[in-house]
Amino acid sequence: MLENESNIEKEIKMIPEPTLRRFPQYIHLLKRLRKESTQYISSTTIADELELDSIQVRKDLAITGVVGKPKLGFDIDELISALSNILNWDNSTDAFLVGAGSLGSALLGYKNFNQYGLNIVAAFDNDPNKIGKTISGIEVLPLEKFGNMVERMKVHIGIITAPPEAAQKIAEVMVQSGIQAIWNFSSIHLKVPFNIIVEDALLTQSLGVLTHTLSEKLKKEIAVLEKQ
Amino acid sequence: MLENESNIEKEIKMIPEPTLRRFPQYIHLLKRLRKESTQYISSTTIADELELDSIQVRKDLAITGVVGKPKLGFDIDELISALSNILNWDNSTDAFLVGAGSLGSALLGYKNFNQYGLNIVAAFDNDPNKIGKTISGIEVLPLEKFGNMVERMKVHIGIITAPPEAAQKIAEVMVQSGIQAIWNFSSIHLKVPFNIIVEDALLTQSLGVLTHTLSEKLKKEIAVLEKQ
DNA sequence: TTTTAATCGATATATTTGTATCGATAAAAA
DNA sequence: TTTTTATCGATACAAATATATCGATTAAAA
Ligand SMILES: NC(=O)c1ccc[n+]([C@@H]2O[C@H](COP(=O)([O-])OP(=O)(O)OC[C@H]3O[C@@H](n4cnc5c(N)ncnc54)[C@H](O)[C@@H]3O)[C@@H](O)[C@H]2O)c1
Ligand SMILES: NC(=O)c1ccc[n+]([C@@H]2O[C@H](COP(=O)([O-])OP(=O)(O)OC[C@H]3O[C@@H](n4cnc5c(N)ncnc54)[C@H](O)[C@@H]3O)[C@@H](O)[C@H]2O)c1
Repeated sequence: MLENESNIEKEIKMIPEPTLRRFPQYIHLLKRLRKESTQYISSTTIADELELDSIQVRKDLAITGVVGKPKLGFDIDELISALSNILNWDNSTDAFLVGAGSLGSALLGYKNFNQYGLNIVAAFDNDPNKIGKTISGIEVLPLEKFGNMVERMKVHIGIITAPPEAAQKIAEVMVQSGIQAIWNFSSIHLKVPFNIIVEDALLTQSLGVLTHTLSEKLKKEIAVLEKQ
Repeated sequence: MLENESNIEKEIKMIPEPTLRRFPQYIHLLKRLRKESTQYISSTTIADELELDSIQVRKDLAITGVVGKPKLGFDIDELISALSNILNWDNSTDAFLVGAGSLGSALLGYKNFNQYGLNIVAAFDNDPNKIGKTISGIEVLPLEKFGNMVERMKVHIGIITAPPEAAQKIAEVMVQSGIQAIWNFSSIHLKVPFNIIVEDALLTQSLGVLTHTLSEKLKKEIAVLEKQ
């Protein structure tokens, strides 16, 4: 009964987004370390490796329910499976991709997605030159077939790698077809019903931080030079 | 004198990172709206479009120094140029890319980067089959040439699209060569000197949020069904 | 066996980020 | 011209996130 109660608790208490976003980083690191046959790792070591605060690491890991041993740290395998389970990376979910251009092709060819809970099973495009071709073993189908295939194959994830102008319409087709979550690589903000999950892969956001920070750095360096 | 003082202020006061990360979104939206020849836009409209809070939008935009007009809102062109200036998107910075694989090729072929302050001028790889080939008009060079070329061309930005195992070594080559900022697409956390800027394009982080959120949603839906 | 020291994890505090309130302003309507 | 109203922007408040403190624990050293 108590067991049950705590399970419900776990489901209700949402994981803070910053924590959730650090989980993949932990998994990457832990998988790398496991190859070197380390068994235990301390929060301080993780913090060192990822340049985080060890207290923050401990707090993040507390969410997994994995308990650490004083003087040793955490069992790496336990952490990996707990984290993978939370992200649902311990089994892959099928996905359809729309927009078989250059970025789409890169995603279609990426072998590691199965480690990250994703399995791209079909690609769609509206360019007659692309339809019928095969990219990394995945056939490119006409967009018209999208709806039927989603229903037939019970696919939940849609990936948009089409140009921004087309993205909103594609999102609407996806929602209509029963897609529950959209991974959006276009730069526009998609408008979808509240119960549909949208996650943006914001490349230009990341680029913006880079270009801004760099320009501030260079400005400062010039200012220092001028003072001398 | 006062003018000068406020300029120093501006340089010293760092822009909050969440705000900075919203700037590209604003730019994307504003550029789209400008095409429709709208001149003014209110914070409430922006908030509506991007599903943000209008107060937050106003606070973000306040940082640009652009002042809005009551009852009308902000001048779109003014906002675009102020935001672009902060991100340094109003002139492009040259960049070198290392790892001319599928993701690298997608980046090399992406025409819009010049709108986002980036200009990829050369690509490097260590695969003899790739060296000498041309991708989207950019020649792939042997990694050995990296150092010299950076010095000669005074390039500040390095992009890593090589496998994770190679990424740290490549980062070290970049730092040695004088690269100041690294855009990292590999999943590992790069260790570089404190004064080098690293910005990670965390695709798997974004994917993790998606797969987790979807699995929670599906779990909840099943729980509801079972209760009936 | 006893001591030492690294680590965990609970609780408390600080910082950052987001949201609400409200008077001032100026465009548009009356 | 006067009134109305949408919006701005300053200030105050709330929530989320990060960091600090410290006793409890246990592996390893003495
Ligand atoms: N390539 C990059 O490096 C990069 C970087 C950042 C963002 N993006 C974004 O990712 C998306 C894809 O970029 P890309 O470089 O691969 O572009 P691309 O032009 O190479 O590919 C786009 C593909 O979408 C297809 N398409 C167009 N309209 C469609 C529609 N209505 N239905 C179905 N398919 C349609 C096109 O036929 C094409 O195959 C764009 O939104 C772009 O802004 C790309
Ligand atoms: N493709 C994707 O969709 C995707 C998604 C998420 C993350 N990533 C990451 O992006 C990176 C690139 O992925 P990809 O799919 O393009 O891989 P890829 O194998 O297609 O390309 C990697 C390229 O790097 C080159 N390379 C390898 N070692 C090198 C070295 N020491 N010096 C210079 N070049 C070297 C290879 O020759 C190859 O051309 C990887 O780190 C991957 O984990 C890719």
